[in-house]
Amino acid sequence: MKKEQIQINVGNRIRQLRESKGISQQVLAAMCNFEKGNMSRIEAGRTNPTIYTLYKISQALEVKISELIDID
Amino acid sequence: MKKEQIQINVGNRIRQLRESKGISQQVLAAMCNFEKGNMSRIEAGRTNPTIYTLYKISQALEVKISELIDID
DNA sequence: TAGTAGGTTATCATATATGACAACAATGAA
DNA sequence: TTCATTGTTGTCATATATGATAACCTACTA
Repeated sequence: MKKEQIQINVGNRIRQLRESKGISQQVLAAMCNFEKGNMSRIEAGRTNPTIYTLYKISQALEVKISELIDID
Repeated sequence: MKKEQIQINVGNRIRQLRESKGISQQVLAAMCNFEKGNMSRIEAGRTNPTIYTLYKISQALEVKISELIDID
């Protein structure tokens, strides 16, 4: 799978989980200590996040990191 | 959990899976298209890998990405 | 001994993730 | 309309991941 596809899959999964919790990018980003613009980029799959960034997001969403990346 | 601890956990998990397959860092790195020194850094937890780097390693190890990061 | 394999570590250049900021668009409410 | 909210996008500086190279160490083997 291409790098871009990985990023898009992860971004979509984060968006799905965020929306299921009914919170905005703004709020989720703040919980992770960064700005909404950066969260938008991650959800759009326009960046290749590090494991620690995904960890922070998973903590904010109250899920395991592995739930953000259920891809083969 | 601190960033460093995440990195160490992931590194340990990669090492465990690599050794269970009986291959060297050299070989695993080559399968991922990079050098053994870089794999050593990752296994030692001295870097904060991106999701795509973990994806390449997971493919080489024939496991899902989520198996590399079974941490809360 | 010398040579090989496996692993570690330092260093370098380059690419890019991170984080902040601002401008913008779309939506909905007052 | 005006205003606030939400999300997108571009840009910037800084930090750091990536990938390559080389030196080094240990253990093993010829």
